[in-house]
Amino acid sequence: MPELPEVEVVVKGLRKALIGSKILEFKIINKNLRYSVPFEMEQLYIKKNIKHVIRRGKYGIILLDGNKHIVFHLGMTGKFKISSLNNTSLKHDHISIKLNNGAFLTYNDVRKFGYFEIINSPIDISNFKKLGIEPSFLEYFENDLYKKIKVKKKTIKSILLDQNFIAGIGNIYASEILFDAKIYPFKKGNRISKSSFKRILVSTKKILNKAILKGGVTIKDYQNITGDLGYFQISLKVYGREGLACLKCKNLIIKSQSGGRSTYYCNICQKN
DNA sequence: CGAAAAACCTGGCAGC
DNA sequence: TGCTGCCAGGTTTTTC
Repeated sequence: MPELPEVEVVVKGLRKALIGSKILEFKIINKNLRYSVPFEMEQLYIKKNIKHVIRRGKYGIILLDGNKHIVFHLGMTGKFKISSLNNTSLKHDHISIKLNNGAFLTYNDVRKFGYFEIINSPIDISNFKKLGIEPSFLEYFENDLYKKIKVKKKTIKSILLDQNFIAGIGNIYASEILFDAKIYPFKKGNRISKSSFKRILVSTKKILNKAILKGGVTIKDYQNITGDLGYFQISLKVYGREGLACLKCKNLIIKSQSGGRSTYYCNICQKN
């Protein structure tokens, strides 16, 4: 589900709701997420103050007093809810955190691809999970990244999905970025020209920033922190528009399937 | 070795 | 109404 913009929106929501409050109870309702939720979490975070919430790639980190912090990944369907009631009986609620301001923070995840883990200070954020460059810093790494891409035989689409290359791009925005940059998604990395590559980096920043400003994309499962479903729906230009007219040239948008993943593109506009 | 496909899990929806 | 098969925004593991 959530790519960088959606995680950023969630993290901003968590900052508003959590910073300055204290954890009174950390309850694991169901530990069976992608990885087993560490049982120590139930004791570890009691009476800790929440100092900050940060994002790296598609990961969120809740920073607490002391040197033990919370890492989360939303997988495909993970979401947080803030409520004044301890309504943890809802289906697919897996973790419930009681705060000293009377609120409950609940983690809900239908498909259970998300997970939680403990991280110790000091946190090396630039090497966190060996993730690639944050999109907001791309311009400083253009030459580095171009050197790397020049030896890759993978398609540019799958390179963009590689979290250790650039962090945070997922399947929706990969299609959107390549449409914006006018790049054929199945072009191999080693055949991308320098000027094409520059356009990809510019489009990456542009598309992701725009998505953050609009509050992220909502197709089915994504919810922001307040639980409002998709009240800011960003407009997608190619993703999900199979058979519809390209917004630039009226040619029909193509959907291509491989490895259980869809790629949408215009074969007139995306020839570079 | 790198690249492609399968696996993890659940729900929604189209088609019969 | 009910069953089957396919699809879904992520990432790791397995296979080629």
